[in-house]
Amino acid sequence: MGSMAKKILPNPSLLSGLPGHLSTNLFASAKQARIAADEVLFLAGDPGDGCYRIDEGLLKVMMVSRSGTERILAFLGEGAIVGELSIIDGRPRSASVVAVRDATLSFLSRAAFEDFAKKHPEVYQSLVTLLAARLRETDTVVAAESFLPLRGRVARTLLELAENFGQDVGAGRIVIHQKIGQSDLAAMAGIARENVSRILNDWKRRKLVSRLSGYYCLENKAKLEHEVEL
Amino acid sequence: MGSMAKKILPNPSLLSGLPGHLSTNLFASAKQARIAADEVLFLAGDPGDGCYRIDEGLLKVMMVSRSGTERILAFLGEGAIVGELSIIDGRPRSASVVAVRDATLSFLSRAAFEDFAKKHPEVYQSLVTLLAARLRETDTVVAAESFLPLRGRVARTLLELAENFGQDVGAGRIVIHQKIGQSDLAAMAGIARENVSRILNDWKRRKLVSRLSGYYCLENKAKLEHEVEL
DNA sequence: AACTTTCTGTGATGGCGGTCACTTCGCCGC
DNA sequence: GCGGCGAAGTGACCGCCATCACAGAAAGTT
Repeated sequence: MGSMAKKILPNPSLLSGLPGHLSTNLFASAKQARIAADEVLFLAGDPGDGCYRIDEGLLKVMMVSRSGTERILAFLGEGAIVGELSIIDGRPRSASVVAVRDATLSFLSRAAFEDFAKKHPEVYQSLVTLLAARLRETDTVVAAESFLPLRGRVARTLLELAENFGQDVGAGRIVIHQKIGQSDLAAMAGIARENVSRILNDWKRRKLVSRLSGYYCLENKAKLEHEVEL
Repeated sequence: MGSMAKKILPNPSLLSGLPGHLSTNLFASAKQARIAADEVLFLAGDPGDGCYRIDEGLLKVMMVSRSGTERILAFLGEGAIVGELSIIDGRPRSASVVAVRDATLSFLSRAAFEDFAKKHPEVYQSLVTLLAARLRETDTVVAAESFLPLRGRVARTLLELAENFGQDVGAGRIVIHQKIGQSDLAAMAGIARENVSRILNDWKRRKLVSRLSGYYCLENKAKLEHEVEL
């Protein structure tokens, strides 16, 4: 059992972890793997033979167009599971995963999973919950994509990051405790980086967000949420 | 067991049905419900207390912006399950569902599902498969959204419809056997109806698609697929 | 501290695609 | 067959946002 489990696992629904005991049992026999920042864990289209649990570090899930532009689907931190789809249906990776910071992972092969699942059918229930959460999230992304103007999408992106990596520092201020640049935000929102810059500056002036030693900070969550509504 | 089961259940992965025996057992005790064309089954945000299997008819799953524009996420026909998310996590409906044609449904309450699932944990496995398929599909939609120009998105939409409702009529021609209008296509692709019109006409000239007594027909699947690649 | 590299800010420009305003077509009911 | 009505075509316009092109700021690097 991990000796230094973080006290605050922020929003497990989006980090998409499994309930503690299950996770530890499932991954008991898993092989450890390390991956350095900027290295590729796998690419969309690769054959998928297993999934990973992130023990430490930060990964990003993304799709890359043939013209090279990248779209970030999610950042996943400690406790999250990545690559589940391939252990379920055995089909190729649906997205690419790259390490943002050095990370250590536990690899679980499809076979090992199926073994375990035979003995402990409860895992399926957890998996179902995990997938349901991801599906809901993805659906709202599609909705945002079709309905929201630029500022709305950026606001949504910030709020999502806050859910996952936010840490409240009093007076409703939330710091996003990951090194996220504007190009990351742009790739998450699916818009051009330059516009992220303009929008963010506007919001800085209006005291909706700020920057604290390299980290973005939501000064006024309510007003940001308001930007999402139309 | 349904006495008139269709011989060809087109692509179960997207219609997202359950394996036959399971489905029939699960829904054995389900209440039948009817819904007329254009009636609403439920709206996004409604509390969700169960799911439905479509026994007959056609529904569309969609999201509506406050400005009224609608985005169609999927058409679901016979055999498909709709509303699964709410039986899993009990949260409100993530999208709205409306009948396109008169339909008959089997309603399965959350409680009934959980009962059944306790005795037959295998359902979870099926559910997992179903959700995985939906997730993959949604992911490709996000990708299409971010990377493809208009024509690409329309092509994708047509191909998806062909997967679900297509019926091959020789020489690689595929007829989409549902009354789908261009505004439906537009709402599926997330673009303006006028552009669907322009694009479709262009393709008619170039013999990629045609219209057969009100139904769209893919004359040349390969070329359409080519339109999707950049 | 100088240098380099990578991020961030901002204006100018252009194009894709949405919106508006019609026309034309096809289909149903009488 | 003839009005009527919704769906489909088409042109003109126009705005949002991507792109290009730099200038400035930070953040590493030796």
